[in-house]
Amino acid sequence: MDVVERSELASLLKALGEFNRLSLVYELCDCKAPRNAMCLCSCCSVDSSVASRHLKVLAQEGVVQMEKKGRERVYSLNRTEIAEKLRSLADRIEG
Amino acid sequence: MDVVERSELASLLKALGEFNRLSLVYELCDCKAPRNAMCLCSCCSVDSSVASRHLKVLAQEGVVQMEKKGRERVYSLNRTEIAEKLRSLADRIEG
DNA sequence: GACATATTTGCACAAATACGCAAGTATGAA
DNA sequence: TTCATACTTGCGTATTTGTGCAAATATGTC
Repeated sequence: MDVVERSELASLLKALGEFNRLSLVYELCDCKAPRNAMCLCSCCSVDSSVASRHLKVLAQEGVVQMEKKGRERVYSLNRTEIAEKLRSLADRIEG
Repeated sequence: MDVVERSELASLLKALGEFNRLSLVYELCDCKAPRNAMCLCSCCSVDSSVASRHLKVLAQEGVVQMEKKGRERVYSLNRTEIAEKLRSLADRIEG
C-alpha cells in the first residue's frame, strides 16, 4: 500500500475517530431516510455550527453524502464504500 | 450501543487514524515475528521517543501487545480482536 | 563495576482541533 | 418585501497532540 493511500485511510479513520462525529455516523446508521443537519446536531447536543463542521469533515472523507433539499441539506451514509474500506483494513490486519 | 462503548470505539479509531501510527500497524501486519521498537521506529523515520509514545497509545487501545524480551520490548498485533471491531463497525454502517 | 543498547520520560514548542457565539448567506413562506 | 428557518463562516479560545532533544531508567555484556 503506497503512502498516499495510507494517508487517506488515516484521514478517514481520524474523521471517524472523534466522539461527536462517530455519534453522527451512528445516528445516520439507523436512519433509512436522509437527515438534515438540525436533526443531527440535536443528537450530539452541540451547536449547529459544530455539527456543520463535523458533517463537512465527514463529507470530505466520503463518509456521508449531502444533498440540497430546499433550505435544508440532507445527509446520508455512503454505506457500502465505507464498510468496504473498513473491511479491507480488517482483512489486512488479520493477515 | 451505549456511550462508553462508542467512546472506546472512537478512541480506537483515533489511535489508528494517525499516519505514523497506522504505518506502525501496517509494518506489524507484515511481520510474522514480533518486532522491537527500534525496528519499528526506523520504518517511520521518527525519533525513538516518538515511536515509543505511539506504541504506547496503540497498546492502550489494544491494537498491539507488548512483551519484554531482555532489554527489548517486542510488539505484535492483536489481529483478530481489532479486525473484529472494525468488521462490526462495517456491519453496522452497512446496515 | 563499567559500558553499551533499548526504551521511557520530562520538557518545550508548534500545529491541529473542537467548541460556542455572533454575524453572514441562502432559501422558502407569508 | 418581510420574516423565519437552515446552515455556514469568522473569530477567539482552550485543549490536545505530535515532535525532537536530552536526561533518566532498565537490562544485557564485558
